[in-house]
Amino acid sequence: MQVDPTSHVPIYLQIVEGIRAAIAAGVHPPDTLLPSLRNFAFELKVNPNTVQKAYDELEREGLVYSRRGVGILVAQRGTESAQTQAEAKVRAGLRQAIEAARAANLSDERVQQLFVETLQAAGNPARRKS
Amino acid sequence: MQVDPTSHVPIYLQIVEGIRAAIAAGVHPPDTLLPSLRNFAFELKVNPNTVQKAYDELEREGLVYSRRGVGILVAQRGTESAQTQAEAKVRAGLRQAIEAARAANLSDERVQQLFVETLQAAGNPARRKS
Amino acid sequence: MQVDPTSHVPIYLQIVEGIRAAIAAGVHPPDTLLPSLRNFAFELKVNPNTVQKAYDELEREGLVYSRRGVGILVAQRGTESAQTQAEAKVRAGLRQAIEAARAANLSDERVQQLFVETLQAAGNPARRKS
Amino acid sequence: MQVDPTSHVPIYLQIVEGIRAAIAAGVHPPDTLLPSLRNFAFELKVNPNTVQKAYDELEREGLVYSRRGVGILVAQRGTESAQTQAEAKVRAGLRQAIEAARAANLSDERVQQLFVETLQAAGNPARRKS
DNA sequence: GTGGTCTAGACCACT
DNA sequence: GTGGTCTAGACCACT
Repeated sequence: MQVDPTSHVPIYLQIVEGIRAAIAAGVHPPDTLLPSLRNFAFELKVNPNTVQKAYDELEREGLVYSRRGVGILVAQRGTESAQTQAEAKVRAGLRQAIEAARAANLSDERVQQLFVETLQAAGNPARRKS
Repeated sequence: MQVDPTSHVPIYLQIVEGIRAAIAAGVHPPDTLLPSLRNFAFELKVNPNTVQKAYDELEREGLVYSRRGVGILVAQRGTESAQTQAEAKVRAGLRQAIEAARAANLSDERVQQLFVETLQAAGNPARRKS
Repeated sequence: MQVDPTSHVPIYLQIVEGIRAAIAAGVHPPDTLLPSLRNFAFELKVNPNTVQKAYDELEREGLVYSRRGVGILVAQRGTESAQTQAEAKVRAGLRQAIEAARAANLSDERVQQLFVETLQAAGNPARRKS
Repeated sequence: MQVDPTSHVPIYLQIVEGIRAAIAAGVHPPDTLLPSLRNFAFELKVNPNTVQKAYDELEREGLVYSRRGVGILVAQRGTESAQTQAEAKVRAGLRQAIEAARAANLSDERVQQLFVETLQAAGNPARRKS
């Protein structure tokens, strides 16, 4: 996982989304430890406070819980929650793109065409390595 | 056109996108005056400086040009530029949504399903009044 | 002669410079009439007030004088004045470019090279039609 | 670095050019922090918004990138970009001066003479202290 | 502490 | 009337 310091998306949000996707994808099963604050901050070359803020956000959303002296762990229903949230996020993104298209008077056929092209351009996921 | 002051998207960017879409849709043909800074600001109930910032951005993108003492006009190739940009923006939005989906390990079939649902939920444009 | 409505250089200044160069080049000899306000404004597709402002500026500089009921005429020493002014303007432009180069730590040799290249790229004046 | 509030060149552009030259000259290496908005504004005795506008422009040009909570940093390829841009700017200035000269019918020999004179009048950079 | 947005309002140049 | 710049100052998000 990486972080883009050039992006205008806040770093802590980039981390939140990265972890959310990882949990949804099953990389971190329930009751499993996430990387420690310090290690993760070191890896990502960011301030530990920033990782802390990301973990706080994930805890607020119920995806993870913290145990003092132990660390941050994925919640029991963390995987499915993350999947639901990820899907909602995808939906929202699609809706926004569709609305932008309509505001500019693009036909639905055109939007559909763009969708198919983009899906293919993004590569066959079966063969992709993320 | 309206602006949502509670949105996390900066007001000036909301204005940029609104005008870009309007130009793409042919509402403002080339060499046509856009609303004056002061009038538009009054209509939208925002500060003229905010509208100015939006117009600056549009000028930088080549959609409009300004003439002191006259106003802001749509560029010769403004309509087609706006259409191109709007389409590129839709593409980018779709790509981003698709990437988010894949990061969360959603299947392409699922994404496609979400797309169709969202397109329909957004209403049939033929019957919409914008 | 033409005017670029897209440029951020004020239109009246574009006109001033255009006429100054024409006078310097001998296109309008002393005691010769310049185009009338209305005609010139019509030709350039600008507001007569704008041409007026340009003529005012040229009169202030002593290049032209106006005679009521007659028009605007080139001053006795208008040609040489215009030449002197044009040369001063060229000098100022060169000095500014040289200073910018030095601020960016370009060597004088490099600037000299750029000058020669630019002079040639601008074409052989003997064969140019302006 | 200084700013001339009486100049007809907007203050924010003076700042842009000053920083561009400084980056090109290597004063601010890549991934180095520029002065903070507030500090720089205090030093230059201008409003922070004015410095902000200058930094925005530099970011748009790809010379710097901003990180909230951190500051404004020189981009990876900022130095070379600034050098390229500075040279292009010098070229444009020279071309403009040459064109003005030709419009006024000055001979190329004369322009060349003016160039040499100006270069010398501007002082020998080897002995100059900036 | 850092940058980013926004308001209120002044003043100027241009057409 | 029009756009463009600038100040003063508030408030927010981020690290």
